[in-house]
Amino acid sequence: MTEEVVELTKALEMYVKVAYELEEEMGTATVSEMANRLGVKAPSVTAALQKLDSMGMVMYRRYQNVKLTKMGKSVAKKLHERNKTLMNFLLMIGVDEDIATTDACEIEHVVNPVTIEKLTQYLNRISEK
Amino acid sequence: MTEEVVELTKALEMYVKVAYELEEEMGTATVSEMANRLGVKAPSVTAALQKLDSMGMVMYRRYQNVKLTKMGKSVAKKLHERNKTLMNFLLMIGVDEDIATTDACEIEHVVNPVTIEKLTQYLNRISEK
DNA sequence: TACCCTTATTAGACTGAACTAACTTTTTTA
DNA sequence: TAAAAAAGTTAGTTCAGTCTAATAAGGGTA
Repeated sequence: MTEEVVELTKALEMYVKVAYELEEEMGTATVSEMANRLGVKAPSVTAALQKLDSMGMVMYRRYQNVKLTKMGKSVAKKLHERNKTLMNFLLMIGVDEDIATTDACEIEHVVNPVTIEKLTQYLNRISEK
Repeated sequence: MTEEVVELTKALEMYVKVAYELEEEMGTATVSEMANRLGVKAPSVTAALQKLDSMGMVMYRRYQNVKLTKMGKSVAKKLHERNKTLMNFLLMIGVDEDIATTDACEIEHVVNPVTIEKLTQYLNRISEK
């Protein structure tokens, strides 16, 4: 019973993240809205969803809306956690909102979880004082 | 007289960086040693060098060693600056050396220069106290 | 100096991620 | 409810970056 460890590329992580945001905001994620937010064309979304479905990250049937699986949700939540922590930090050191946003969105895909943990602890420490 | 602004991919930035390190350490960069350090095979290095030569980042002639151009050196130095700043910060918040190393090496390619500037200022501020 | 070994390059194939153009399905609306 | 519009998919191309296998160049040594 070994747990599947599925490694997503940065691009696929973005699709999962946006699908999650749309589910939260609108109840469901459509292909065109995902394309919109990601700045790609619809066929790229279709291809990504097919891949993510085969990986068990989303439930996807053609011409139908997308639903994240438990696994997909946990990936999205992890990304949001990281993003939040990074944003807190970047804004705290005086980075402008828009630069902080793009940087956090890049860094969240490459940073080690341990680093996020340490960063969280650090932020707690200095805010206590 | 518009200045050429050449955008390098993360992968190409890594080749420039390693070429620079080898020039510093050994006087010159060889294909095999670059391949070694980057964890890729020699043909990938050759391909990258051809591209970098055409972009004016290195002087490269087949079967001969590589020399960074002024532009290439400035890219490499910029990366090293960023790396140093990121390492300082990551170690300061208690991230292990090896994780800090890999994270800094990822982040240096995606982070906005302004963020690095702010981070530097922040580190100076807190070390003053 | 000719041969061998090491180093480097070329050729060709693959993968991931994007695109456009053409087609299909679904939804809207007249 | 049938036609038009919108949304989504498929097919095929491109590009970056990698690989392996085969070939070429250069340097050391018998």
